[in-house]
Amino acid sequence: MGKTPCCDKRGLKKGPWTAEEDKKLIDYIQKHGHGRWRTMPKNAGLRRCGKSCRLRWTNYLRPDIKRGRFSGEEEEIIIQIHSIMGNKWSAIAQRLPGRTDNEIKNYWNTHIRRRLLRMGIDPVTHTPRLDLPAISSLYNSSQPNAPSNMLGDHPQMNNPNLLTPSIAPSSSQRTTMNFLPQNFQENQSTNPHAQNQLHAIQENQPHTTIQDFQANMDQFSINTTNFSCPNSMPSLCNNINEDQCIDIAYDSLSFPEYSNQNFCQLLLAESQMYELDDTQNFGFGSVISAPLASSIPLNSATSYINGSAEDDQRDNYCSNGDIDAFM
DNA sequence: AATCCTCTCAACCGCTCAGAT
DNA sequence: AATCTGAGCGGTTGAGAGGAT
Repeated sequence: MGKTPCCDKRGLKKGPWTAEEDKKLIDYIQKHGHGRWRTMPKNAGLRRCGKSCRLRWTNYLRPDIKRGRFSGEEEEIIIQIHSIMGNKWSAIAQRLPGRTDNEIKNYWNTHIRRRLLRMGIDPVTHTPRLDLPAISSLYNSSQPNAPSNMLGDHPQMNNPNLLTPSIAPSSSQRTTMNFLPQNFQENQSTNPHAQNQLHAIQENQPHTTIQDFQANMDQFSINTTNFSCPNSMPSLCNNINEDQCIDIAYDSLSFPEYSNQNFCQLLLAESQMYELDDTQNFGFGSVISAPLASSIPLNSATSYINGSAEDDQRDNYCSNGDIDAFM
C-alpha cells in the first residue's frame, strides 16, 4: 500500500487555512459536493493536499458543526461511551450531532481526562487509578504478593458502567453511590474468583448500617483495635476512632482479600471526595458512617488521592453544576 | 512591561481498512 | 490473490492566546 505523500513534499501548502482558501473549498463543495478528496484541491484551485481539505471541511467548515462549550449532557454521553468503547472518537461523534471526532478528542484530552485523573479515576479504564504513588506503595508495602491491579477483581471497581455515570451525578445522586451486584454479575460471571466475591456480596446484602453490623458483631472475628494508619496519613489517622474502625472492618469483611488498612484508607479518602454526608453505601458495598466521612480532613483525604489538596478543596465546594463540583 | 508558563485546538502524521482493479 | 487507492481514524504537534510571575 502506497503511503500518501506529505503535502510539503509535493510542494503543497501546510498550516493554518486562510479565509480565501476556506471560501474556495466551500464554494467548490457547494457546487460539486464532497468526496474525491485527492483530486478536489486541484479542481478547487487549492494548493493543499486532499487530506488537508477533507480535514478542514469535516472538522471546521461543515455547515452542521456545532460550536461552543460542551453541555453537561454531552459530557456525560462522551464519558459513558468512552467507558465502553475507549478512544473511538468517531463512534462517540456519531452520538453527538454537530460535534466532530477531533473536537471530542480534544475536549477529552484537555478537560475530561484531567478531571477523571484528579478524581483518582483512570481515564483509560474508568476505574480508580492504581498508579498513584501513595496508594500503590502503601498497598505493596503491606501485601507484597498482591496483584499489580489492587482492585483488579473487585466487582465494582472493574465495571465501567458503575463508575462512569457517577462522574456527573445529579445533585440528588451525588451522595448515594450504590454499586449493584447484578451489574457485577453480568460482567464477571465467567471469573471464578469474581464469582466468590459476588457470593460474598450477596451474603452481605443488603448492606445496611453500622448499627446493624454492631448488633451482630459477635458473629465476626474482626480485630478492630489493630487498625493503624500509615505514616503518610497522620492527620487522617488521628481522626479515626474505634467505631469507624468497626465500620471499615465491616467493609473489609465483605472483601477479605482487600482487608488491609491501605485499602480502607483509599475508601476513606474517596468517601471524602464524594462528600458523603450520611450513613451510606459507598463503593464496594461498604458502609461508611457520617462521623467517619466528616472526620477526615479534606486536605488529607483529597491530597491522598490526587495530590492537589487546595484545588480540590476549592472545587469540592464549587457549586457550578454537577460536573464542576468534581473538577 | 517583559518574560515565562499553561492551555487550547486546528492541523498534521502515520497507520489501517475497504473497495476497486 | 495481490496490489493500488481513497477515505477515515487516532495520536501527536505546535502556534497562538491568555494568565501568572
